[in-house]
Amino acid sequence: MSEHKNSQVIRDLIDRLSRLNAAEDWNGPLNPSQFAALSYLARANRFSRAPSHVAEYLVTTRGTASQTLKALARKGLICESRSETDKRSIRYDVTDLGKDMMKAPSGLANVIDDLPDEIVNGLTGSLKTLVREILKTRKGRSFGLCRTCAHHRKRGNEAYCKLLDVPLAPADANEICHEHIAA
Amino acid sequence: MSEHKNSQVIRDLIDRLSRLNAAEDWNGPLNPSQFAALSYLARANRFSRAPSHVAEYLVTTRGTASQTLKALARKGLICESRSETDKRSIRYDVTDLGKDMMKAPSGLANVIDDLPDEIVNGLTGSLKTLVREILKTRKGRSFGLCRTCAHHRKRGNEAYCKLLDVPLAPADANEICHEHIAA
DNA sequence: TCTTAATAGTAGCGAGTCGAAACTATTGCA
DNA sequence: TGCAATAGTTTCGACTCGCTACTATTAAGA
Repeated sequence: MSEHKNSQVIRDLIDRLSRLNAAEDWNGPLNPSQFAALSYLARANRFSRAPSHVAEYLVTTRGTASQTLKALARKGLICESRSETDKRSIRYDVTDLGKDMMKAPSGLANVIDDLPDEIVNGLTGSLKTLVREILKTRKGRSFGLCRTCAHHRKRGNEAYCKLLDVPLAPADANEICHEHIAA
Repeated sequence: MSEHKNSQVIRDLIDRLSRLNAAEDWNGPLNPSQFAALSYLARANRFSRAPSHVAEYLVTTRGTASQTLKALARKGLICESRSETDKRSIRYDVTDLGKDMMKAPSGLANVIDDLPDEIVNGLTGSLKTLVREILKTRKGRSFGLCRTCAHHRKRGNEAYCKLLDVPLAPADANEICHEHIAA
């Protein structure tokens, strides 16, 4: 019998796994936070690519996120585009160079790909549950895919968002939205 | 159907989970790395508490680990004790104050404790597999419990380590060892 | 034995993250 | 019109990070 609680073991495994994963990033041109921010921007729809959204997704402050995004822009991986309706807002778009950066191989991904589907599905489900429950206690946003959102509507062939009251391009619906509410 | 690979989803969930977990640490007197180092020292046996062991466990360099340990020592959470047989070596012991620090509640631990045993066991197994496989490709040490090691022997009531050729106290056997090899 | 290589730990560098607080510029509301 | 809320930035100090260079000690080989 182990004298350590299961929760302590799992907490430790997650930390160890993310450190092993992060150690790979350090070898490249991006540090782990920059990589995570770029990865988010590459998967977020046009309503969800502002510094404040990145900050909430990465569980950090707007100040820190701002610096990380400036660093990515300096490296030419993202470019800012200002809004016309709200002059305070900024939206960052991933450049072609930035998209290439996402194709880098990952040791963790390779290991996961070799796992049986059954294990992968179970793991995905468990991790999603953990994230969902923690977000619930923190009152954090879920950042799910647009098309799985309660505000997502079909109007004939066209999809639109009931919350923002705008038509959605097919690409939008398959991306992360900061306004996402589980259907 | 999702256009994102499972491996990408899991990688993202692990990163998000560790960020949510780390965000809690920042509110306390210790940052995530310091907490991780202290947690390791509190669970490692007397053969495994040197700076170089902490460095390998945390997947970082000796230089970085050295600084983190100095910070913990400055705060009175660990204290160094030099070896007599090898004057180069240092072993850090966790003080009572440091042990108290480990009792802090954790949001992630609370969520895990509420999960059904079945899910928890599956998750633990999957995460262990991922860590093991990644360590295999990196040729990293497993840092398992002493008593589950191939070098662990029973001699009557007494346990001893075949590799280091020393008798083991009951406490040693239930702690993490850097020399651990799966039995 | 003497020399050389390996090992253990540290110090300093530059880049960057981290939270926190102070700040500017807009926008929304009453 | 005024005032609060919002979006983003800047600066600060503490710290992590890889890296390189360094000291001290121990081990191995000629």
